[in-house]
Order: sequence, then structure tokens, then C-alpha cells
Amino acid sequence: MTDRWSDWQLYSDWQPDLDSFKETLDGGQAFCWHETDEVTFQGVVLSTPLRLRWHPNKEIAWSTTEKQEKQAGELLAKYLGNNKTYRNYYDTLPWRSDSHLKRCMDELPALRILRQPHGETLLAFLCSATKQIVQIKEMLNLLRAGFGTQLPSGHKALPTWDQLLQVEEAALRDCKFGFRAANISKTAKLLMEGEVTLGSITSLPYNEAKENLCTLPGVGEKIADCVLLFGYNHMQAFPVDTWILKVMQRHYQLDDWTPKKVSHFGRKHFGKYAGLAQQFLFSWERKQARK
DNA sequence: TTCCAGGAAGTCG
DNA sequence: CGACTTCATGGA
Repeated sequence: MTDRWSDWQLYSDWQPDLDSFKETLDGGQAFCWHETDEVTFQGVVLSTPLRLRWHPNKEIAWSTTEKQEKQAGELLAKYLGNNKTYRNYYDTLPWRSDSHLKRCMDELPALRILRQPHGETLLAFLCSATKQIVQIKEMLNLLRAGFGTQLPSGHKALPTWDQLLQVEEAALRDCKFGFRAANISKTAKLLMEGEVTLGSITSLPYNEAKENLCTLPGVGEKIADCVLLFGYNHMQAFPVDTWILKVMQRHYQLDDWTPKKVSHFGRKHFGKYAGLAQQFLFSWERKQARK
């Protein structure tokens, strides 16, 4: 690594507490961040190496490698969002009438939904099926190390979907992808053929975008919702995984509901920013389990 | 050892 | 439609 990092700069549109900072970056939305010390994360988004550091006055500082400051600043503005948007999101969620949601929001008062690059989000969540977060990170790190593009700074970018076309399925299995390898290879071909493209989904409303994503092998409702929420900024998407099923059973008395019904309930009950509510519930439940 | 992990898709009744 | 299997791999 020939890290030559720029000076730290202030990110003025987010003042999180430490827990919200950590949970947002490394709580199961993104898998590219690793802690370098108690208050600092390092990662590579597309071809931009980044460091983010939390300060006790709740200011966030960032730095990138030299000559990338401009593109890094623009990327972060989209990736992390801004105070004005989130004041509206928080205010719109039904915490006034939902005491469990309020409890979850009080615990992580500055939690945000990342807005990640489309291709990287799809790739990550195709890896996510019946894997723990640490394992998803390992798979993606192996892929990055083996098949990613070398950056001038010495870091590596994740392979793009075009590049994944050149990666044999067996090589993916060597990166511990298991049965997910075939889905990645088939998806790479389908995206190349152009019936569904990551760009064409951008302009579609939530339901149509979800239908399109679900035509890709290995993408069902849950993974589609994750990609739409964490990549396409569809805040009404309500991913239902095993944790959320547990949450809705324990705290909302939805016993024996199917994931499809729970997803529908979530969008109705929590409203147009249901995906943010989902992340509060998800993070809180996981934190309880760790205790 | 057994169970489960930010599931999806195929089969069977 | 719903219930059950299989898919690979490793953590708890």
C-alpha cells in the first residue's frame, strides 16, 4: 500500500453519535468498511479510497488519496445524505404512535441509510443469502483482492459487472461464494445482454424497479428491497430477513406471517420511509442479541 | 454436534 | 397456494 492520504476535511451535513456512525457504516448496509481504530473507518467506494473519522463533538472528518478530493467530496454528499433530508425522514416516521420504533430511534438517533453505487449494492446483496455479515465482507474482500482494479493509491476497487463477466464461476467459488457463484455469473451475462440494466432501473418507480430486479437469478423480494433501499434511494422498500421476521413477531404480534405479508405491512405501517424504520428495528434487535 | 446466517428457487401435494 | 429441499460455507 502506498497510502498518501489527503488532509482531513469536515463533512458538515451529518453530526452522528458514535454508535449511529458505526452502525450506519458497518451495520449490514455496506460491507466495504473496516475499523482502523475506535473512531475511524476505511473503505473503497467505486474507485475512491476513503477514510471517515468521528470526533467527540460529533463532527465527521473525511480524507481520500491525493488528487481525488473533488470526486470524493461529491461521492460522499450522495453517499451519506444531509441533515435537512433526514430531519424530514425522522419527523415523518410514526414514532409518535409506535413506542417500539421510538425506543429504537432513541438508541441510534442519527442512523442513516447509505446511498451506495448500484452495481456494488447488487453484488453485495447477491452474496448475502444465508451468510453472516462478517462472511459477506470476507467474500467481497477476496473478490476485490483477486479480480479488482488496481488503483494508483495502491488500493483496489471491486470488479464491475463488466469485469465479472471475465471471472469464471469456479474462481468465484474459490472466493467462498458457494451456490451464489452461479447467480453472479448468470446475472453478469443478463446485465450485459441489456434486457435489464442497472441504469434503466434508476428511472422506474419502486414496484417496477423491484419487478425488474427480481428477474435476475438469485434476486428475490428481500434482496431486491435491499438493493433498492441501499442503492437506489427507494426509502419505502422494506427488506424482510430473518431478523425483521423476528422483530415483527416479538414487537408487532405478527405471528406466522409470511415475508411477503410482513413487507407489505411494513410499508403500510411505517409509510414512505419504511426502509429507514426497518433499519432502526434491524439494528436494535441485533444489538439486543449481542448483549 | 446442531443450528443458523440480512434467501432464492425448484418440487410436490 | 403452502410446505419442504437443496444450494456452500463457516460462525456461534
